[in-house]
Amino acid sequence: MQTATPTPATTAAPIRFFERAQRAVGDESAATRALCSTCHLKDLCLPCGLNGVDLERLDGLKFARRRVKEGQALYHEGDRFQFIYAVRSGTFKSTLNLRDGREQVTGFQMAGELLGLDGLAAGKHASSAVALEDAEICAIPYAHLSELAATSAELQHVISRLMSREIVREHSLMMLLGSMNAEERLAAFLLNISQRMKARGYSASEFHLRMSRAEIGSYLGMKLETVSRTFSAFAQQRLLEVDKKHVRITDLPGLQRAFDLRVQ
Amino acid sequence: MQTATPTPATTAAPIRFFERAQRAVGDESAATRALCSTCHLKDLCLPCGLNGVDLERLDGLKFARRRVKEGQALYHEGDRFQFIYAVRSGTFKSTLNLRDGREQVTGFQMAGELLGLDGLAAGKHASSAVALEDAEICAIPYAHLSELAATSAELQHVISRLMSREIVREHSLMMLLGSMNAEERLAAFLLNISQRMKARGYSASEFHLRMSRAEIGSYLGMKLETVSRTFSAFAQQRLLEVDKKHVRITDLPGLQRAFDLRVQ
DNA sequence: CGTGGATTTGAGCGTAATCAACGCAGGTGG
DNA sequence: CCACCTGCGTTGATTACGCTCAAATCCACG
Repeated sequence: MQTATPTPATTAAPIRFFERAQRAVGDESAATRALCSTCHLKDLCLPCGLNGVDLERLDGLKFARRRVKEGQALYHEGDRFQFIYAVRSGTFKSTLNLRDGREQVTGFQMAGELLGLDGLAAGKHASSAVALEDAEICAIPYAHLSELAATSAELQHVISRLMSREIVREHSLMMLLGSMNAEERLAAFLLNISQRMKARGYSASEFHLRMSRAEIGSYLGMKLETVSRTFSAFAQQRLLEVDKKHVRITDLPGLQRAFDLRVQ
Repeated sequence: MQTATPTPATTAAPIRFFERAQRAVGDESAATRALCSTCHLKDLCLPCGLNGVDLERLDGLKFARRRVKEGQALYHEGDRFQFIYAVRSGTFKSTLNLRDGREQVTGFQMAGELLGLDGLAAGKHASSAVALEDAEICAIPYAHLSELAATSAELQHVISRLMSREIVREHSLMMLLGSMNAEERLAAFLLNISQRMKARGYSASEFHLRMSRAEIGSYLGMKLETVSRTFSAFAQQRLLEVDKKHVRITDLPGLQRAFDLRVQ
């Protein structure tokens, strides 16, 4: 399990050096010149809420697209903060390193979601981001983005809103970790994934989890065995069918009942 | 205990109506015309990192100071987002309401810290803020602040950094809730309070907690009895002396050892 | 085909939750 | 002034949920 071993196996993959080099010089050299206004994710991602002049202005943003292989890190805890990353495809996990070598997962990011906002605070990334499957991202130079934001109050507002959304998201996670039991946590997690899949045009009731039981457990504050057991319990209650990473929710209202015993 | 009863006893205090009225009209009418550049909190608060022209520009910001009595809410979950609040004196708690009437504490705010940033995401506050003692705040109209930010990249950057700091703060709290036991949690909490007291010119080793055992427990994801027991355990280990809300840390390194068993 | 990683399941245990009782301080009213 | 009440904190006894340790299975991959 990658979380126990101190080797950089999954967090850096075989081609770590190449990846680092790519990060350093590849930013301007991408063949694809990407435009936000024509991106199929524009309603989920950075441009969300913008239109007309402001959206066009966003096209002035120069950024590179980059592929990230499964297991590769987009950035590591402590790396200098330079880019905001937008996920184009694939799934990422954000993690903090614990002193004892274990990792704490602080979030999962899907297409259209932003990564790296935690780096603003201190100019260094406070967490690491690792691809859970082959992925593609846009690397947006923060300096450039904030220049652009200075010319558009709307864009500025959008960025602030996205950061605020992150704060709110973490609030609910705190609620989850602070006051829910294992079943409620996993139900909340699955319902959240379900919603996000739906928002991306995928089925809300049937999907592949990209993360391992251990990663789900770390995120939800429980051990992998408990995650597995809770999946089995849900299956036995006929709330869902589960086969490893494949999940089919068969009783959405039931799952919601399991969840909102507590939550507003 | 206020968290169990559905009555608005502590969260709204006897003069709730007055407070609401005050909030609606009192914003412009404050006698004190406050300036950030001369505020004794300028190194902790919004102006942190600004100087020269940018700091002067911040003085263009029109905002009201307001007193908030113990138990009064600055805003409630669901209230329209209009202001960012800066704590001038006193302590606040931020809370989410759970469906069953209980509350989840998501943070404690002291002098120089900002409140209300979670409201940007949806234009409505996602949490409530309640004074734990008589307090004074600056209510900064967000619309006005963002206007001003449009004229200064530096100010813009400061605001983003403050939001990012909030995200990072919540990351560590997630780590705490996700992977620490009762002793580690309380130790982390006390060390954090200690640091923040120190940064405000108070003693780092001796202070009054403004929050109840139940509120600490809610924040740390444990029951009030466990908080109490853990305090007693620390006292027995001669790490600190405790008498109700008064705490004196007698072995700071020892407390840190109790804490950083896990954390980086 | 063998190996290693991921998942599931079981058994026993430990930590923190629950339930309960008590002490103390502050406020209220007779 | 004292009896009473209420809120908060502490402590004890018991319980339960999730953790730990362990073993078996499944699957991908070399």
